[in-house]
Amino acid sequence: MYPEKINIAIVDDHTLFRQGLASLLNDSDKINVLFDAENGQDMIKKISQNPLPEVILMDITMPLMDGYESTKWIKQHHPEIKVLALSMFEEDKPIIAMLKSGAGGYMLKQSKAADLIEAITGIAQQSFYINELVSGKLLRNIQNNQPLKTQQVEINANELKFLELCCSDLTYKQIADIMNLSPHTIDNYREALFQKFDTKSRTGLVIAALKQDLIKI
Amino acid sequence: MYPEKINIAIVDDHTLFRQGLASLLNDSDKINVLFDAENGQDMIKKISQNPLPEVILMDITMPLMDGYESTKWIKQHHPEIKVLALSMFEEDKPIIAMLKSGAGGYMLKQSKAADLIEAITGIAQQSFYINELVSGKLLRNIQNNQPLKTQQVEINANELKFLELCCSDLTYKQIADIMNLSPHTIDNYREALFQKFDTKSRTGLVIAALKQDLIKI
DNA sequence: GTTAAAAAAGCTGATTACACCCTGTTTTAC
DNA sequence: GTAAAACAGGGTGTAATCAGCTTTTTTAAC
Repeated sequence: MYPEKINIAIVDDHTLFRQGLASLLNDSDKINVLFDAENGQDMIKKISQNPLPEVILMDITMPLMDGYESTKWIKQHHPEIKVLALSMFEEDKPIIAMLKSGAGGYMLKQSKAADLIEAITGIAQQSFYINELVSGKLLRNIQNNQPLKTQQVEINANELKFLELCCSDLTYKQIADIMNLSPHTIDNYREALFQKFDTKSRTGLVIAALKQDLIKI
Repeated sequence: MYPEKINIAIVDDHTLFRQGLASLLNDSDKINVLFDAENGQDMIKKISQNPLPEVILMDITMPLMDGYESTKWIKQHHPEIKVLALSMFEEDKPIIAMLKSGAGGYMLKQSKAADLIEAITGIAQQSFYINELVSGKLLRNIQNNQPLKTQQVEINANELKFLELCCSDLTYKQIADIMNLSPHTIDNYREALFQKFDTKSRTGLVIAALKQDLIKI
């Protein structure tokens, strides 16, 4: 009566989630979990040791090799495998980035099991699946058509050091002393960074650097 | 041969994780999952509708009623129930905060199923369980004995608005215009906040406010 | 209701650091 | 040798910082 079960793999660094999900999906008569892996590197190893899955459920944030890289690797070496991204985050950026990396769909971990199974069967047949919760955001993003990531700014070690020292009450003169540079050189650094970050004040500089994860506080 | 299974409940807003974990744990001959809930409010409802569990696996970040509040409620209304916090984060703050709220242990979602079952049985018998990964951090924190949160600074709505506007290239004059206040009043705000945050510059102010989670960027 | 105390808002003026300029030197790479 | 980069000096206008003070509003006591 039923067609063949869909063979899948699960890649997620949270062991409890990974194994729990495998247990849950194996209870279904539509899904068969071939193997699971705790990051992209582990996945690459296990793909060579197991039959190829039809669908891979892919977490995004993982150590060693994250979901973006892993998905790209899949699409390069086994383009017939469909990737369904699975994440906690409902933000635009990771969703779009995963789809750009080659994922055929995106599910939230808040989803119900039945919806996930529907997504897996959907993606297996049609190569893509976008659920409603996410599609609204997608549409908005595509319509706005604004570049997703403010293009990463290239900075060197000295500029980074300067940025870190900027996150304080230190005056530029004091920063110059700490970095063993002339205050005028610091001026040059500042102006260069103002241009790069499109800002006009030290505060704006710090905020921009923080937003781009260049510095931490 | 085996003793009675341990009755537990799972509280987590990620449906897939919750149900997957339930499926996984129900496969064990030591654990019986009585019910699950997607947040603290749901948990309170279901506790009244089900037999009392011995142990509750509790996520921290949840909508409507988070892990801290939920654990406090448990300890107030059913102090005999042990709470095992379950989270992705290995940071000090949430761990300590959950233990303070009354949790008897803390497990990372990166853990293995066997470790979780060990933790559950451990906490059921001894009322607490701290795994090694986390205990190192705990010890460090206790040894350092530094206050976990720099004592919260009290600020009013206007000061908060001002702080938010400070995170920009806007000059104080422009901020005064936006807030419909005299630039001199802005001076007063700034000076008051400089004192509260023990800083001397706009940059220091923004950094301090960010550190205290008063503003987001 | 009056009134004193406290808090918030507003003002003046002086000093300092920041933002921005142009120019020149040293270092590095090809 | 030349070009690019990093570094450095001098100088200017503006915004930020800071101290001290007055006025208005709020709070609370009487």
